[in-house]
Amino acid sequence: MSTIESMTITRGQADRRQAILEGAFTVFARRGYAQACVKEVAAEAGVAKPTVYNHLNDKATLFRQSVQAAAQVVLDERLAALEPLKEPDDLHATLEDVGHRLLQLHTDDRSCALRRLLYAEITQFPDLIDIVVENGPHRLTQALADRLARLTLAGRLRANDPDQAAEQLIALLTGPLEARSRMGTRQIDDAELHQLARAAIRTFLATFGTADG
Amino acid sequence: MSTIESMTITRGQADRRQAILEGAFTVFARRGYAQACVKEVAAEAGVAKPTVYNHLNDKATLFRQSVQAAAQVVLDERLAALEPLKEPDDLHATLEDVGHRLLQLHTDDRSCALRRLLYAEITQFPDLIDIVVENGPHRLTQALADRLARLTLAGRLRANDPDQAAEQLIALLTGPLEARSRMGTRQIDDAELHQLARAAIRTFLATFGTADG
DNA sequence: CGATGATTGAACTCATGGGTACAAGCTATT
DNA sequence: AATAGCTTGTACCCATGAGTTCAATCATCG
Repeated sequence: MSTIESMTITRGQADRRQAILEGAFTVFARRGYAQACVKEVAAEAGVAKPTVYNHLNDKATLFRQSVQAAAQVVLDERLAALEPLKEPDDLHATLEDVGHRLLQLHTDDRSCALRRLLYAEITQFPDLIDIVVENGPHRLTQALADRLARLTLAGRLRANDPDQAAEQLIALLTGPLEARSRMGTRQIDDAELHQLARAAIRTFLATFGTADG
Repeated sequence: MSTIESMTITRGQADRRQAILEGAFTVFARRGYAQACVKEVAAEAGVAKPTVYNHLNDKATLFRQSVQAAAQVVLDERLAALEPLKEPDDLHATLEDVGHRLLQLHTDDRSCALRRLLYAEITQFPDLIDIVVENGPHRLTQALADRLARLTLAGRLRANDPDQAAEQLIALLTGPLEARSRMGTRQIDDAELHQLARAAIRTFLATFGTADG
């Protein structure tokens, strides 16, 4: 079938492009933008240097595309982590679980590398702000605010300003990480993440909780 | 007097070194480490390129020293901002004022540039962690925890774990900034900083406050 | 005034790395 | 089998910038 074969062709090309973008992100994460060389990206992706330039115009687009792809993955993971808040049985326990999951995602290698890269190159690539930041933290806060609003309507929370509540919950969760992880260079073990999540939820519920969990 | 004159000599040399370090930080903040060139640093400091190499061995030490100097300034400013907590009259109002001051310092140009530079180059300069992070955020949290502990002993707060309380207070204050300032690229007006400080202190006191302010 | 030492500008060396050219090989459609 | 399009390795061009050298200049001190 020509359709299947053409599928395999385009699949093969798409796979190659995908491999290049993933290799590029790996190398950029390891070295930073300026120190990363395209030769190393090609090696990481298992292709030749001219092939890289065949798929992406230049180093800058290579960077933009790879960062954008990584950001998409990271955002999807976080949005998925909010799912349990749709039908929480034990609200306190569910909040702790979701918080813990968010902390795990926040501290994983890809996420830390992405954050470092954005901070590093945001002045050189200001267009990444719109592409990544607006579609990243902002949409996560929005999605969380939606959940908190529903829970408030159901009488299980007192978050009259759900946007602010979501903002503060995320701050309570991830804020302490920056110092503790020494800017993402130290791994934090799971027990410590649990502690942080419990402490964050305790403070959050002291302000926004109701009598019945 | 030879002492005075030798003072002026060393003063002159020290001033030149100081000018070079400040110019270096300005240029590094503007371009990032790799994109910054020593020629531009020399121009910013108003000296010739060989003079830079006469005071600092190479570009790496130039970077380390300039970042370290900037971090010292930033830390001192923040520690000074905690002073009002020593003898608070109206505790709620004092906390809001201190919080607001911390937010102002957190969003000023030098502070944002320093944060970006650290995130950017921390993998290339891992020794900066010990020099800067330990003496920066960590010592601020410690100093704040000291204040909260005193206030708890005086019966004006209920921060039985002052380290955690300090950590969460700083998180409530500065966490929302990252998203709102779009990683330090957007200026936030003072009214918005006031709002953020008020919201943070409200949540903080809901957990750690007592009946009598 | 003369000497010592820092400063200056300009030219230079050298390594790095982005990006391209080209010839040879591989793959898939006809 | 044959043609067309990617891919590959290698070699190359060229811009950038770190770090140095050197002769000339300036400031400071005895």
